[in-house]
Amino acid sequence: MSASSSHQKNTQRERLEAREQNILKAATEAFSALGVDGTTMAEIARRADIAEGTLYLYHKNKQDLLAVVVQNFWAELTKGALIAVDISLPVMTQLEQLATYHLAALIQQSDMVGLTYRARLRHGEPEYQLPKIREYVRVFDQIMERGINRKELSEAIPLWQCRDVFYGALEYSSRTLLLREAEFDPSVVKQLLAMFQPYTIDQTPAVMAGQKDSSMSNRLEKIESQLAKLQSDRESN
Amino acid sequence: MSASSSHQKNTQRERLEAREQNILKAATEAFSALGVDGTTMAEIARRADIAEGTLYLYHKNKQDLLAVVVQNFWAELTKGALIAVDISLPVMTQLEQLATYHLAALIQQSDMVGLTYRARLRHGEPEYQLPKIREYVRVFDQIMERGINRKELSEAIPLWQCRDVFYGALEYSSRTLLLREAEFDPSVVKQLLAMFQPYTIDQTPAVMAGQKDSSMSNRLEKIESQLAKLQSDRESN
DNA sequence: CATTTATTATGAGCCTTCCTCATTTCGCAC
DNA sequence: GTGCGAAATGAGGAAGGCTCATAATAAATG
Repeated sequence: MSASSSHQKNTQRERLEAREQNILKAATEAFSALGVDGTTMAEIARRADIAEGTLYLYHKNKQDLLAVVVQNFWAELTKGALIAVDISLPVMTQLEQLATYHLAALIQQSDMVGLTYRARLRHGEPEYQLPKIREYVRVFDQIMERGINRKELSEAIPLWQCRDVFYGALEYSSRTLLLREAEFDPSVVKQLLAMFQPYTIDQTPAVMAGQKDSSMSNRLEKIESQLAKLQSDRESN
Repeated sequence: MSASSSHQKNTQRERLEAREQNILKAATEAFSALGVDGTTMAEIARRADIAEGTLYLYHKNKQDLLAVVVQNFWAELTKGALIAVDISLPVMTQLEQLATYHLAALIQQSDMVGLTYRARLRHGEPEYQLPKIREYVRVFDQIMERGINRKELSEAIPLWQCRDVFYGALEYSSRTLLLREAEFDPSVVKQLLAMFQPYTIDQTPAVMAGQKDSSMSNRLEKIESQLAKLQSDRESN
């Protein structure tokens, strides 16, 4: 063993990085356990084993530190979601996986939902979306896009409205479950997905789908795609 | 005119009531405009034209005052919702009225959503639902119950899950619309209601209903609302 | 009307918390 | 060891929430 490697932290850069992580961990735990108002900068400093003033070398102020904590949470969630979703399966199954993962996460780390609302409040901007949340939401969008490309979903599907239904319903459901001190409930996911059913395109061969009036279905599909094109053209202007 | 009636405020009770209302108004406006953290008790006192200490004769502390402001908001919203919904119409129409009213209110008074999240955070209880919000939510429940009684909705409908989808989707949609600096969008309501279609019991005679395919019906409805939106947008430009 | 009693209002000041900054400590090259 | 730049510290300023001794006002009483 060389003398240099016997040091616990080799370079200064590494020590700073470690300290940054320490602060993040301390702040996350404190905010989660005590809430934003219940957490003092002194308490975070104590947990991170540094002086109060040192905090301000790493983060401009309390609000900024909170934002970093929340952003980190959503970044981690994005990683987990990408693992939870298997893109080789049908998109409705992917949606089910994402919904299950999302709902479970919201229940397990319910404090983070409240912290997220707090982190959004920047005194300057009137409304602001945290970048890491945008990234997380894109997981949903990508699934939907895949669905359209694979012809598993109608092109006419109103993407952003579905997104709001999806995430809005799951957040409210998680609160309801917590309020009742209930566990994760798979029926919530099932029911939500059932509501997206009208937008799916049946994958069964035409022979099996005989009962349907295929000519009407075809005409509808044509109209839907034309409409979708019109709308996307408008939005790009 | 008797001497007593010439006094602006007759009894002490009335004066106190008026002052209470003054405080409520001042606090509501201050919280809305400046946010919870941006509002000082001194500012509220100034707006209500009383001394800072007087505030504490009416409300235990800042958090308590915020809760009163928020509760008052939801109580007023409940009044408006009961007026907006016409119980003589089909329940799906009632739901449309409620959704329209709710979405418009969230957009118009978006500050209140944030304040509501803040008011929920009581240091004692881990999670807490404000009573006036429960009352407001009951408006939805009552419509659904009516629907079941009138056989317009399936008895198998999962009430609380529908509630979460309904309010969750509308809240998220309102945020999306605000983020894009867009106006109220009726297609949001249309689309949301379309997702409840599977739970409805068709009221048309069986003879007429024979041909219909509910998924096609949904898609048609969808197209109609999108077309309507496109047209109205074109007209306004 | 005068006096007493009860109720309501006030704001100076205490305490806590966020944040700054003058000072000290540390890591490292020479 | 010495010197220098980077990093860390914690005392103190500033601001806001809240209390409480005091004052003003209204009600009750004789």
